[in-house]
Amino acid sequence: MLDELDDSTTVADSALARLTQVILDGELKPGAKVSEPELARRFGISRAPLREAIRRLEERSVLTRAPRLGARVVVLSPAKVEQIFVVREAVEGMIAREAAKLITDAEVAQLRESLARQKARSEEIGFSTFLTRELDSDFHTFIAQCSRNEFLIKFLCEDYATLIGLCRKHLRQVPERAYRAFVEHGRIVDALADRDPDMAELAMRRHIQASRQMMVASVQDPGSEGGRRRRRGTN
Amino acid sequence: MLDELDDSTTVADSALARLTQVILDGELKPGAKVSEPELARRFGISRAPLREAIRRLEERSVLTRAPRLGARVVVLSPAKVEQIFVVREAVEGMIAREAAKLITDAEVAQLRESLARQKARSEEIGFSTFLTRELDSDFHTFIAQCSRNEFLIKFLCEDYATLIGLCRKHLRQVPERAYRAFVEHGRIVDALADRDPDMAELAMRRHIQASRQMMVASVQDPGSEGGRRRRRGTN
DNA sequence: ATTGCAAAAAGTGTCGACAAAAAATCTGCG
DNA sequence: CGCAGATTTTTTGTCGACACTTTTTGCAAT
Repeated sequence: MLDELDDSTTVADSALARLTQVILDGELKPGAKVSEPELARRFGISRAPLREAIRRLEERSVLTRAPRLGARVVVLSPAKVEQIFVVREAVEGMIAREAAKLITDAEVAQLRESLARQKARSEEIGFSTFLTRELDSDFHTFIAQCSRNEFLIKFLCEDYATLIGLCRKHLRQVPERAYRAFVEHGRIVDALADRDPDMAELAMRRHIQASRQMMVASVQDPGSEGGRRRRRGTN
Repeated sequence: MLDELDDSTTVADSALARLTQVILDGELKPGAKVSEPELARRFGISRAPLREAIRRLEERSVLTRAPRLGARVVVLSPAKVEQIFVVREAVEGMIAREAAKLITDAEVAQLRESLARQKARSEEIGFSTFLTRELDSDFHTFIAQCSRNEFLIKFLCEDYATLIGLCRKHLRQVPERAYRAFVEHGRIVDALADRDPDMAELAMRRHIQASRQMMVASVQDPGSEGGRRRRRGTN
């Protein structure tokens, strides 16, 4: 659905989208070299627009580059994932605070409706980690929009979106966490409905802290996928 | 002094630095068109590395771009400046919190020493806005380093540094504010010395809130430079 | 004189090419 | 057989060129 050649969009812009997708899909794994000739051939474009896309992902901390050595996909050690969650806690906490000041009744209703749908669906088929994971991103994005702060929105939805997507791969969701996340989302919406900035920020921060702690636990107890079990991380 | 051809750095990297400086110096004013041919000629480089630098500043929200229309320096309306301060409050608050957990005795001593020097200097020549403005940036950067969080550091010292620099031009510093900022810095250092994360975050947030409110006031009461006096802000 | 349209100029987006550096390969020696 | 050095190959960084858009200029008609 994104394949159509839109004149209003540039090759460099679509290269950014495609490269982002390649990374999120795991085709380019963490630490892998981002070869300009190879990707240019693959995308059927020249290196100039590709390089612009690479520079942008570099600016987003998704790629790391050393002059003359090329770019590589960032390697998210457990320590780095924790640091990213700390940033999220700060920014999304403020997002919730600002949203509580400016959210409309209609938006509160939309959030409530979304939660209700999720609850109904979950009572049918159980709290699947897949469902929660999909909706979680929408939930956070929606609240960001409610903050009416273009810089907070840009940060969460553009700058950090890819990085957060990479972090999610480290999060081995367990069903219990899916249910807890649902409950926490409810608390956040309640605080927003009350137009209580302090409570909204606190609820959001606790929510993200809980995600982080779950992540830390899953790293220490590797199981299904992507478990690098070498080294325990001394720094 | 920056003209020497350093082999370890690329033309694109120095183009980023030079373009940043041009914008911060006000040679390219907010809203001004960023002409690729003109800047390329001025920097003595081709458009390719210049475009990479432009894309990076775009990613940092310093430039805004529309496809086929080119890039322009962001216009920081009072509303946008406030939004940026909100982001700063969130991120720097968390920086202070994390720094309080991890700061060393030596670093606390360095901060205290810096404040003492500033106090001594100010008792000689008074609290100049220039002195405070210069040291303020160092103060915040230093504490960011103490957070030991590379993403928080990168955010404040790279991503947002230029944008914050642009915001500073909107801040018409008054001597009273310079003194108050000094006092607030002292409170932050006290909290860091106590290893009190809650207090450190609170003190930092209050400090940035105070800066923001001073900015809002100076916008409503235009004096020397760049005073947009339309609208009082209804939200 | 002003408005509308057409032609020219300038600018952006993209490409291919080249030099220098880094990586890979091959070779010779211990 | 392994390792160090030299050579080839690949890749990065940069440049100039071209097509297509946008903008500006010029001209004519109402």
